[in-house]
Amino acid sequence: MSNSCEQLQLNNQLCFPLYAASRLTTKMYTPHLKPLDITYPQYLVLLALWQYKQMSVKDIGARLFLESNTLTPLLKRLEQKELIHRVRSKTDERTVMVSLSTKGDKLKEQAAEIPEKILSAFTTEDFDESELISFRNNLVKLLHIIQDKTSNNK
Amino acid sequence: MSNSCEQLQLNNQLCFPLYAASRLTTKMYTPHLKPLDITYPQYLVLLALWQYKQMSVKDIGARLFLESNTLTPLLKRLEQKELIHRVRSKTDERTVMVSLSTKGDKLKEQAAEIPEKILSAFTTEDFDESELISFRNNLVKLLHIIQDKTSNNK
DNA sequence: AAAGATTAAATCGTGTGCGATGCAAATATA
DNA sequence: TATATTTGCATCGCACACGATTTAATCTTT
Repeated sequence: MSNSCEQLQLNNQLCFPLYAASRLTTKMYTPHLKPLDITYPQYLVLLALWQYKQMSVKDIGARLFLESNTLTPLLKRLEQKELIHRVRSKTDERTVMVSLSTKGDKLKEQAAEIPEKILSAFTTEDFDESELISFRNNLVKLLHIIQDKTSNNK
Repeated sequence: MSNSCEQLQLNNQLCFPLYAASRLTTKMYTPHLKPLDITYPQYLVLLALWQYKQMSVKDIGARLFLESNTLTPLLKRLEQKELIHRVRSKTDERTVMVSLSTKGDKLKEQAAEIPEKILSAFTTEDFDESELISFRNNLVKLLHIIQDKTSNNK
């Protein structure tokens, strides 16, 4: 069915588009996030906190597939902006609990309109909402497969 | 059909998975690229050069959606590894032409087996090759849409 | 031909990502 | 209980990404 050349093409046309699409979508957020003075990864952390109120660094990492080497500096920046609190847990001194400050909680309202603005940019005459949903389902399925593969290496 | 809440979910479950999948797929390359002493972005540049032999920094940027602020340091590292040559063009002193060294050209053979290894990790019982092709087509279509949106901002 | 606009690289500063390592607290094991 | 292991976070170093600016070369316009 498929020769080696096609496989090479398929692979390169799969991983590279993921890399490119990720960077370009992140760039689409910038004009909306800049007024809030946050970056896209910082926005992802806040999205998680707006949902769960309080999370450990480990919890946040599990959700975003990141570890403390990336998160600790990022969280310190959010703390400097006075959007979050970082408090070491009393029951387990190893874990640091992250929670929203009043300012960070209020930012949720300002950020509320971002997702619909981004989504509207995706839905065009070439890509309606049902196609987008099916694509997302496959993307998430792929993500789970990769997740298993990479976690096996640990 | 779709209320605001669903839209928020769809959006967050589209952009974030792109971000996560991109990082995890890049991580999948690492064990294969480390023996060659190159990173994934460096590998992408070499893929382009293996195909076109000689490209300007601008050409490479157009292909990878990157600009000189990212490429110049990256290309200098590839030059330090003696994989490429960087020569300022005689006909247009503004452009820098990038070409493969003998060492860089030979690396192509060592890298030849990487794509099939990566691809085999994607094709599982949950995701056969035809599904993967259809997913890739949608991903590329999405990439073009984003590309138009982001280039309009310039 | 001279002045202005555009273009291609380079540079700078900031913010991620991430492998590797360090460290202290908690848990497991002997 | 003492020791070994694991866990959660922090730190370090390096390599991207990218907005903003600079510089020199080329092109445009007059």
